[in-house]
Amino acid sequence: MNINTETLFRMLADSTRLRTLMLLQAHGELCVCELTHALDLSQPKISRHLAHLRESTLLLAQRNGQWMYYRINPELPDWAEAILQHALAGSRGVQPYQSDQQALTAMPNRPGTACCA
Amino acid sequence: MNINTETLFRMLADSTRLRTLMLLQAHGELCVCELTHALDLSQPKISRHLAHLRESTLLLAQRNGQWMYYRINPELPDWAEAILQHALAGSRGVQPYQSDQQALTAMPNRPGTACCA
DNA sequence: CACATATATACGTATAGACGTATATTAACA
DNA sequence: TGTTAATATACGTCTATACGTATATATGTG
Repeated sequence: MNINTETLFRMLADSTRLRTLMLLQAHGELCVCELTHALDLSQPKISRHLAHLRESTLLLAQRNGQWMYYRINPELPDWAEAILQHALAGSRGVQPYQSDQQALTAMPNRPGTACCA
Repeated sequence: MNINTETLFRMLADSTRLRTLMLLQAHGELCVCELTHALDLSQPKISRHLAHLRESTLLLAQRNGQWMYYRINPELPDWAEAILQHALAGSRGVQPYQSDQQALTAMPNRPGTACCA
């Protein structure tokens, strides 16, 4: 992976993308509907930002049935991974990042969650 | 200091500001004319970006005679300092950051440099 | 004081990019 | 095959912000 600093920071400069990345950093892998619910934003808006993040190589996408799962590219250079982790540290306990996490875990009928025993 | 992640990343998202910060990170303290020379950009452009960086609390300014010296705010939160350091790591050996450093050290008549023995 | 140098700001313009809305695509399933 | 759910994209618009150019401010020096 050869993302550069300028591209990384342009991606992180938008609040929708930053919130998305913080959720993915904390939860590993999420589908579009989970992000839409947690961030309480329109689906096209989320999808467009996810497309940008994919094109910048920050995110990887994988289809699973009807859902598209996104995750942070595990092959980012060390300095980029470190920046994402420190960003998570800087947003811990801060709004709206904190309530985003809560909204995600409070989401009913999350796909991938076993719905029946 | 209570800069937030969104402000930090908006500041880092512009290439002039990022190049400026990388030079300051490597050299500690520089005046406007040194930055103008190293980055080879117009003086008003540099000054405007320095004003933004000052207003975001990322930089501190100090007048010394006819020169204004800028430096990275030493009271930034740990996560923000860490992000700046990893950004420097990510730009090491990469253009234009590498040649910026060379242009700075090659600058003749840098103020503060002893001109006479 | 006059003048030069260093730096900051003001102002109008141009543009990247975010947005809402509509629609296309893809998969699951009856 | 028709229908629904999940996701992606297209298109026109709007806004934040970067820019060039001109000018203001501050400092040093003769």
